[in-house]
Amino acid sequence: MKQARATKVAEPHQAALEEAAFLAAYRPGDFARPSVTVDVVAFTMIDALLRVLLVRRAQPPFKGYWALPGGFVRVGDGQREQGESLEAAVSRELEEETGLRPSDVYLEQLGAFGAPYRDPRMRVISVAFYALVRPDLVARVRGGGDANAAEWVEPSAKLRLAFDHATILAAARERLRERVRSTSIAASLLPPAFTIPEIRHVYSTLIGERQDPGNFRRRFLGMIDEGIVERAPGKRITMSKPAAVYRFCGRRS
Amino acid sequence: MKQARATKVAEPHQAALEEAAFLAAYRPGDFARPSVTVDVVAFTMIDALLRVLLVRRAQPPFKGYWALPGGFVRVGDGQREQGESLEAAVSRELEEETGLRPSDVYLEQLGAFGAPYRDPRMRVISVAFYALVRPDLVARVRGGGDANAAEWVEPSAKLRLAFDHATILAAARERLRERVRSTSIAASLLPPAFTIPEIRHVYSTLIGERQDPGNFRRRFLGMIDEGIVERAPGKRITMSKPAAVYRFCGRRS
DNA sequence: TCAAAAGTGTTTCTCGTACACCCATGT
DNA sequence: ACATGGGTGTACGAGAAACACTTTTGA
Repeated sequence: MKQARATKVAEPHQAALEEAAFLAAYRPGDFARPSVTVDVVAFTMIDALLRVLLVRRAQPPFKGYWALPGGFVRVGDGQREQGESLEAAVSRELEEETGLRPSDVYLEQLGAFGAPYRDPRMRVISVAFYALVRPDLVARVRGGGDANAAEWVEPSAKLRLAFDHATILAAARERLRERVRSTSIAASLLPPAFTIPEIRHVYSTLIGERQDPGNFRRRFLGMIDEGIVERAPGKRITMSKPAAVYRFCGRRS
Repeated sequence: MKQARATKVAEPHQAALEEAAFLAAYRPGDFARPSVTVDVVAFTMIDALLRVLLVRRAQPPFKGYWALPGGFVRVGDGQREQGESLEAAVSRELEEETGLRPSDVYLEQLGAFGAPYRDPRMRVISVAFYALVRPDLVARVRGGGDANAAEWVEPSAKLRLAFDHATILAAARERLRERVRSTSIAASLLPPAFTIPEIRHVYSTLIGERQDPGNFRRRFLGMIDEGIVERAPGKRITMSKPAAVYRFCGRRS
């Protein structure tokens, strides 16, 4: 330890040279490696209901079951090329399934799920993300036309999910509940312009309990003072009684 | 899709047989796989200061730098043997470094850190955990005697950490702050018996701001009503004025 | 004219915060 | 006796919750 420190102080170059030499001579050992995938739990609101993006498995492990979209992380083959980041991998998968640009969705890592035997074929460690998709952008998802296409499904305990995807979905649902309470994440589940009743409905859906119209309104209006949200130009939408329209600051489209 | 459903309903056996046949015939493809490691950010309190368990690297990648304890996840070599879980891997690493039994520490997953080039040798995806170690159990950590031994170090921005371990440490620190506010996680950083000033000090250290003695006391006493904590048998400890001793319910040792 | 949902106001209660003060001990 | 820090009391303000009430539409 003393020696290491002395080396660094007295001859900084030598340490760097030693590192470079080590790397040049490095040959990877023969440790068994797991497959690593990314899975995405993508949520959106359709018809005032929370939906998850799922795929029907057409191939044998859990054939016919629903599964989360996902795929292998592309890793390079050595020091020179190490491949894509986890975020890049999940963005790529999401774009393949939905056509959505990464900049259009809120994306956050849930964690790693790596229990042995979660995939009967081989050891697979999956890094799960959850995504929030604005309902005005879901159009690009291909309909149930061809097989293997993703669909927006209502999450339900009765869904038969492949692998440990039920666990991952539950974790995503729980994380969502936490985040809704502490951040203004609900923005990612709303169209650019929305009314107070609409955002209230998103909150109550995510949290799972009724929100008092009056109290919710007061809290929401507080967000205007904080500059998080602003009144959208005079227009209104009708339902029973016309409601004022708002939007999150910075959004125009 | 229709066919899959029909198969399941009409001939449940056949689906199972098909799955089994697929598995028996399955041969893993030739996707490049990353190395997967677990790293642990272990915290404890020593001399009223927060400490992290770190190891001095003796070998070239970042030789002489501090690093988080960690190691490869042992994965099996196929369907039959898929190796250990992530939790088992990190528990094993922690026990190797500290001698602590998994049941003695609080352990929670932080997330996966998998940016390319975070390890110059090869693509490594690391699943990080953080651990809380009760200060009355830290004795088992080997002293700074032999090289390669872990040490309890005060976390500081000046520490030179290997790889992206500074990022992981920061994430752990942040997560800890969140959890302290919302759960009674501080229990895992306290000896079996403690005084109110002691637990108050843990809170203020973790949160990073002074806690009002009177207000903290009131909140703490609320935890007694909730059955989280209880008065320890009459004994007291002296410092300036003797303080009452408490313990978390269910702990005896 | 009635039901339904937007929007407003009011009251109450709880909690966090700030801060003044008393009490027991070591030096 | 006095400084230190444990332990107690109190007063204020912000925010949550409950709920009654007015307004504006469609049917």
